[in-house]
Amino acid sequence: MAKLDFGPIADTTRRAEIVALLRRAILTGQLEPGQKLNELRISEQMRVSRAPLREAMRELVQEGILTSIPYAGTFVIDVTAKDIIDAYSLNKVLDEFAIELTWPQRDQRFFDELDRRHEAVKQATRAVDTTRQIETALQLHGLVYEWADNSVLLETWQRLTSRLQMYFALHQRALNEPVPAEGVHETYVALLKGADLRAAQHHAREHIDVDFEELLAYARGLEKRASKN
Amino acid sequence: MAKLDFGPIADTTRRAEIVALLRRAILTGQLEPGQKLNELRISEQMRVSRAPLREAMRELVQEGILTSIPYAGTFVIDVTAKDIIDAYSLNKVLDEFAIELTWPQRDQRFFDELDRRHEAVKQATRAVDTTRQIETALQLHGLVYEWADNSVLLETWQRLTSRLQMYFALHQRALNEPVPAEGVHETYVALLKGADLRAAQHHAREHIDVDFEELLAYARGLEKRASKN
DNA sequence: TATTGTTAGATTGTCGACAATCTGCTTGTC
DNA sequence: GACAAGCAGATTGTCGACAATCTAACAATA
Repeated sequence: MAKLDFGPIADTTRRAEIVALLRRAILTGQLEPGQKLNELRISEQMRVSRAPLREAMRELVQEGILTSIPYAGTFVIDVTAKDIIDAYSLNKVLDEFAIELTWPQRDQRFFDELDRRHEAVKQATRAVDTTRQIETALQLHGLVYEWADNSVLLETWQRLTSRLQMYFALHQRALNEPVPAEGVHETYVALLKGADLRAAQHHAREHIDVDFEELLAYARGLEKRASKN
Repeated sequence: MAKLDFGPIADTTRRAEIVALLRRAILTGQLEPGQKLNELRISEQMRVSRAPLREAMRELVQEGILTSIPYAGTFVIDVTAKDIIDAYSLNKVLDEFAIELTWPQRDQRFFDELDRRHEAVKQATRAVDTTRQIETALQLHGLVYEWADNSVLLETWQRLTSRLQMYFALHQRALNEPVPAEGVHETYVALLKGADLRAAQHHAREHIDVDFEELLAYARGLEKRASKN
């Protein structure tokens, strides 16, 4: 008999769906940084009472993409240049660690999954679906975290990913032009398949630095605009 | 006129107080791993309605010390040996990074604060207040994170700290004996004051490994007990 | 005029009640 | 006795209403 492992059943609470909806709205930039979330308005739009909506917002606050001030409101986090720098510098450290943990565990299933995700990025790129392009690229990079078999590291990465996705989406939205060249991930994938751990780790750093410069430029623009208020 | 900077006003919502109460109960081990939190019972004990309690629980779920299953309940996280290993190995990496970031920023205020926190640990040790001993020791180690001036790193550390504190509390509670020797932190503090970055980073690793072995032994005990059910 | 009180409106925080779901037991059937 | 169906109690999820608090505009006062 074939061994079937069923995934967990879908979360059927309103709360979970609201979380997903809000997260998506924030990470795609539909909700802008600093914007206030009016509970009554949103709950009416979603045809839901405020209770599950508020619980959902509490989760997103802890997730780090919303911020809440008692009796004042809940807002989408502001994005500063420093936040982006901080997130990226931590990301480098974590990437190195994740690759190191994953390295001895690589097997055929890993390589297959790597190819699958790489393919997804290329497809999104061809379709010029920028949102999906960001999503798939992050999923490609997330593989080493999933493979590292360290639950706390994975959790940390997922939190970080939320922000990175938000940053990229904002950046992309501001420039309104397609994201980086097509072949960027080629070397990354190749190195992960190779035999040189150090090289892979080193490239992870460099590769990150490519888009980093662009993001920073965008962030500095934000800074300037904010200081005018 | 002296420049006074007022800190933010105290959170006056019931939710915030509930979060603090519950967190403390969990981190000190008053609420045991795996234990279910009955909303009605707790809300009655606290003389609060279920709404703010549920919101508080949502926060602690995202914080990683509670886990929730729809329509089944919310439970204190289970502690497995692997969780402890994972948390510690990530902690090592983060410690190295935090020390590196802090290094060039050390000044007199840093050293003073270092001494102050070190003193707090020693005082708790003398008073044989084991809970406070754990708390102060973690605060001592947290200084480099606060000084590193990287908000995402600090956030990550704080999440990790919750778990570490819980693990130590459980370990201490199980053994029912005073925690490690008195002079453990002496070298750590001295190295942070010194001029050798590499030595400080290296010691942070070794130092951590000391208590690590003890914790692991406790965790393995947990594993055995769990497998009997 | 500048500052301080007051008030109305809007929004968040909290409450108590109801609906949906789960668990364990009982009942009925073979 | 084994097993499925169904019922009762307990618990979680959701709702609508009320209380507490904030904001901004306006009035009062020096």
